[in-house]
Amino acid sequence: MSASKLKKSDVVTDFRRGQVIAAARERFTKHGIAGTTMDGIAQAAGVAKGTVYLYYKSKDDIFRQILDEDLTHFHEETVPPITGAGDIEHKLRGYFEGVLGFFDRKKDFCEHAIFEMGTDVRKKALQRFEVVFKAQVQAWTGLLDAAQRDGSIDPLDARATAVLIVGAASGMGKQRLRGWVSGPAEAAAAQASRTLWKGLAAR
Amino acid sequence: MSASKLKKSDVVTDFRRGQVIAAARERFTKHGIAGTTMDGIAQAAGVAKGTVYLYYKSKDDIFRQILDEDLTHFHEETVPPITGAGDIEHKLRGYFEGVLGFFDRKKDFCEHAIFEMGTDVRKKALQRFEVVFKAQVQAWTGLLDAAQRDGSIDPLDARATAVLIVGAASGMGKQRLRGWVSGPAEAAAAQASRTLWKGLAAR
Amino acid sequence: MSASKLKKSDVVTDFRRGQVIAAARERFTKHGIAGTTMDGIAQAAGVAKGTVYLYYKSKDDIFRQILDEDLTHFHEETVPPITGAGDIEHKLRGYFEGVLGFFDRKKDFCEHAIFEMGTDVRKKALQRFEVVFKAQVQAWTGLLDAAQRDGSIDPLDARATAVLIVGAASGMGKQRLRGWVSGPAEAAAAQASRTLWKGLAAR
Amino acid sequence: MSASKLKKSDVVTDFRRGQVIAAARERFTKHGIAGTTMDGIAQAAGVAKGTVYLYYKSKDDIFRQILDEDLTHFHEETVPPITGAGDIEHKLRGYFEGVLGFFDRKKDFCEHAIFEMGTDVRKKALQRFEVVFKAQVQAWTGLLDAAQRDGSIDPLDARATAVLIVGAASGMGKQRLRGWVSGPAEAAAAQASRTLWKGLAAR
DNA sequence: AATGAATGAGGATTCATTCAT
DNA sequence: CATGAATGAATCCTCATTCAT
Repeated sequence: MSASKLKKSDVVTDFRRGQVIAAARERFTKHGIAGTTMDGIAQAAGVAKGTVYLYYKSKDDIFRQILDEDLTHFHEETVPPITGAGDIEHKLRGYFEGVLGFFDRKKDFCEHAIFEMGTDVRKKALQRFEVVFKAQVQAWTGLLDAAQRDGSIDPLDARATAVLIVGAASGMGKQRLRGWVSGPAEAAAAQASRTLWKGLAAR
Repeated sequence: MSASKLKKSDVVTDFRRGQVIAAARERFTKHGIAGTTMDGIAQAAGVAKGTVYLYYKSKDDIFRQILDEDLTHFHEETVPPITGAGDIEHKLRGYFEGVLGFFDRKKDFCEHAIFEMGTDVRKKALQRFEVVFKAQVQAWTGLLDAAQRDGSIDPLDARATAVLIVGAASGMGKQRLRGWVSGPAEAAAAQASRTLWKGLAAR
Repeated sequence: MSASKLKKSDVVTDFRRGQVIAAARERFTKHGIAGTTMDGIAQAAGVAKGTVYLYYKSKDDIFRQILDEDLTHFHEETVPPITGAGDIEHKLRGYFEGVLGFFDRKKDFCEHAIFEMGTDVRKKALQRFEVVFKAQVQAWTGLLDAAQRDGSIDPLDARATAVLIVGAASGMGKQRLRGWVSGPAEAAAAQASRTLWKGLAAR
Repeated sequence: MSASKLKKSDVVTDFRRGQVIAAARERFTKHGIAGTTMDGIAQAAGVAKGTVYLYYKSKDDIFRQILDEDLTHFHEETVPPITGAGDIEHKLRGYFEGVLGFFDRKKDFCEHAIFEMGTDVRKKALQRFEVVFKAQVQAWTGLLDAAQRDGSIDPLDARATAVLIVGAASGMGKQRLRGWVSGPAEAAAAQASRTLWKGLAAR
């Protein structure tokens, strides 16, 4: 009984939190962070302003929550393709698909994230971003080092090349989310990874 | 004589405007746009709040001025290397140096630019960014098409590849300005352009 | 039931709006429009500054509201006495009572109204005043014309005389509201209308 | 020599003061008092802002100066016609011509005067206005009392009637300066004084 | 005497957060 | 739990006044 009751309230809680997060994500994306008001979030969520505060203790809290979710997804979708099984050519492709796909889906929320907010929150957020990007660079660096050793790619500066790959993926992703480039993410990923692979592969 | 008098007040005006812009750039970069106050700018510039308004009529005005300056520089430093004389390998290198050098110098001001401000100002700013990026993509597309025709590079989707190159440059630039990567821009540019050129060149 | 709930919040809203208007009227009257601050209004209303903005969206908005109310009253209290039933002598008296009574009650708020505020708002306000005064002049002109035709008054320039009557009433009202003249409005109205009637009536 | 020098600088001083006053009068009339800035006055006067402060020590000071001038004129043009020689009918006419003529010439400056400015300045200004109006009322009251005694007018409340006359004149003047009524001041004065005289005169 | 750049106090408005119902 | 009215700190901007040249 009490278990089912608890469960019921948990369900409500999850539902409300989801409502708020979804509404906030929409507003942040559409109006920027500074441009989003708690009134706006509450309205978009279809609840009263006070209700929002029942589930999140501040605007920053909501923001951090979204950032967390997205960064976790970003990490999950982009690092495993590098460290998983397969040859580099496929990994390159999988990685590009992960990155471009992520940006296609998340639109620009994450970007807003980085550059607004008070210095303190921002520092935290940037650190989290840094972690993910560095994980990607790290993964690529290890992979390229190994590949160099086994002769499957030409000699190169592994870390610098890792930065190139990660930069290319995020740079292309950014162009896509701004709508400056269109077309399926898969094709873009295929083209990019093909060119890069040719640039890396031992002749 | 009268010319020199005129010049004197012009010099003062230029000096003040420079003071304010420099201070504003610093604050915008350090605290984000929303987080920067006119008081803060004035203080950083070492003048009274009212003085700032003698030279710029609003916070937005200051912001637009910086954006304008930086975008103009960005354009000048990144498009000519592509359209100028020389073979693609050198152009790749010149381009990467232009982009990475720009980000190294400007730090992240421009980036803030894109994601804050009221929807309207932001739209304008994004359009200006779009122009520069599209000019870069266009220039690369034209170049790659010509190179394909004369057989100096392998067949490829010129536009998609242009997006890759532009994305790689800006993606790497971003990592650098966040301080996630260090080392001289020249070395990074050299490595990136070498790999890309190998990926493009006809065998 | 639900009606009563609705009514409750409406009652609160009306109460607050009334509080604010009353406070604003007092401050405007005491300090002039430019001299009145939102802080002052809030304080006089016994609420926080932000609360004022919950009910009126700007200082101008408050001002317009008061102006509207007062002009509506002024119109209602001064035009019907002219156009209603009765002979001219009584109408004169009723009219003077309406005008003088209005000024006695409203004190000088309306007057402030006309001469402050930005040129634009002011133009609007003056137009509204004009409407009321012209309605009064119009009503008197019609009445005097008819009276001339039926011989109850001597021949005269009906419009010029209407301007005299309206001017006399408002001019007297102004002296009263400044406190330069005291005594009951009725007596003043009686005296003025008697003299004017004697000046108009056919011998 | 020194006398001529002094005179010369006096001439300059008078000229400058006149320039400033004229410019200020124009701005006050066009934009209201609160809406007029020292920058605006200086610009309209064709001098630098600092120069204005050489001749008047504050905005209030300028304002008071204009008010003084106008009130002095108003007094001179409206009280002597009452106290001078002649019969009441002519005095009525002279008085109305004085008042209406004044308003026609000064347009609405004086009116602005009364209702803006800080409480203190305003109190002073209102007191000065009061003096003039009361002088007019006083003069009329005396005149009407005398006339009652010599039987040239019917018995009446002299003071109340004086208020009527003064109110009528200023009320008509106001309508004229707002542009709600047009036509020569003389005709309006003639009509008004004729009607009032008929209302007053012994039969 | 004339200038106009510099100042900073002052005021309107916004919005995150709280709390009584 | 939910509400939304109330709060007031924070911020942009204006403009009267001063003062060095």
